[in-house]
Amino acid sequence: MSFRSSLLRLLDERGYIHQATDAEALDALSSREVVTGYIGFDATAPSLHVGSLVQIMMLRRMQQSGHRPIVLMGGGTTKIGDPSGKDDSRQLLTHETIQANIASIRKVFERFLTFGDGPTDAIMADNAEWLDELAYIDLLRTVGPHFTVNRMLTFDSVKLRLDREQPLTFLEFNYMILQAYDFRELYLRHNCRLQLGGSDQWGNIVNGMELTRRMDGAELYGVTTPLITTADGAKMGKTASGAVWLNAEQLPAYDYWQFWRNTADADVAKFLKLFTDLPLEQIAELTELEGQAINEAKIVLANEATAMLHGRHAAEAAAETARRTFEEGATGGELPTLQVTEGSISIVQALTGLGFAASNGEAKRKISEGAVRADDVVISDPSLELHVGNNSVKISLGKKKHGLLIS
RNA sequence: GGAGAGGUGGCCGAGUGGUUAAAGGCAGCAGACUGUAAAUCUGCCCGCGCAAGCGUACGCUGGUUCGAAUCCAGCCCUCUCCA
Repeated sequence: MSFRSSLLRLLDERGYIHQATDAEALDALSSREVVTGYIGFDATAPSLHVGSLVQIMMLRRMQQSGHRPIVLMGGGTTKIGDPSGKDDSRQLLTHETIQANIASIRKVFERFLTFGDGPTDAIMADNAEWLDELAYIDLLRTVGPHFTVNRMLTFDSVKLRLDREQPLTFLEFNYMILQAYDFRELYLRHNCRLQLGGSDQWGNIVNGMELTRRMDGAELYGVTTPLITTADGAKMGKTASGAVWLNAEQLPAYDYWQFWRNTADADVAKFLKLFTDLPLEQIAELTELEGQAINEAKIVLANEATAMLHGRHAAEAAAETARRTFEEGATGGELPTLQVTEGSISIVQALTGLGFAASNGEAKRKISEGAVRADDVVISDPSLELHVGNNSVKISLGKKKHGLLIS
């Protein structure tokens, strides 16, 4: 399908579109006027992780093609908990925690979007603004008649729980209704006509469209992204050290850079299109590289993705550290460090102190497996004491984890 | 309210008195091979300890027993069917 609007063309050629409702009408609308579109984000943690990055990038693409993105923070819905994918009901968070999370998450969005009052400036909304003050009876009367339980029961998020004979509370059952309500509310408040989201949000998006059509007779649109999996089928977003958080406080820029550097060959082209602003021609050139040469493309990917989130300076520092660490076997400034005060430290303490091992036992096991090196010399004695003087000592676990002991 | 089934390590799931720190799978970590890739093979995978060993752990609290994840009692929670 070829689109006339720059918005849909951009989304299409870069691989963001999985499904769309009435793409033709949306195409026409967005070539004629500035479209406001939104994506909802959960506020369960102080940071989003790479799993949300496709969504964030879509909002960026909207802005790039002259439209207005809304970041909808789920300050209200997070109080309920999204039942999809989760086996168990989530622990309920307090209002204060949720608001603190939102403030923290906002910092990341400011790297990707321009906020302000202009026609295509992004805005951040919080559904607590309207959900918090809803009166229950009113809600039931206005929204309730437009949902049938029959249909709600067919939703994957609900069905999965029921099929596995796991509990789904009534609280959680309401999540989809409130999510639908959000779309309508944003339409009324901001003339928001488009909702984007992951493919698992399709049902919720359609619910919101239908609710608004029934109640207000307005035509809204939805577009979902494909579920971004790595080439081996796993959900993206895990590294050695856990989730790939976007906030620098949860994951340093160097680790973020490493995450992209370790992309599988088969994913490089896809990721360059989705997660960088590089022109498609340049991406095509990069991904023509084969064999070992494709590592060049991975470095570009890591540089661009890191620069977008943490700034060009941080990306260059990470790249330089990586180059010196991996290509020269030397050390670079961005490696994790551990301050040694006593002049010496046991190898086991060094490993746990750097976060490379979760316990002394694990550290010893890794030593006996021959995975641990100090200044590139394999350590076999778990009781070794390392003396740290004026020169720092490089500690390595495996090929990828490197850290410095400094005095 | 009644009847039945069930709650095991990050997840799934075996185990119905000692040989069980608990099979198997997934996820994860490491080694070999490579290109900081994938695939494959191998090892590891509760904590402390050099070790012998110790401490924790099978929903919670008690009990029976030399000995319990396993038996008994009470409680909490979940599912299914019935009302």
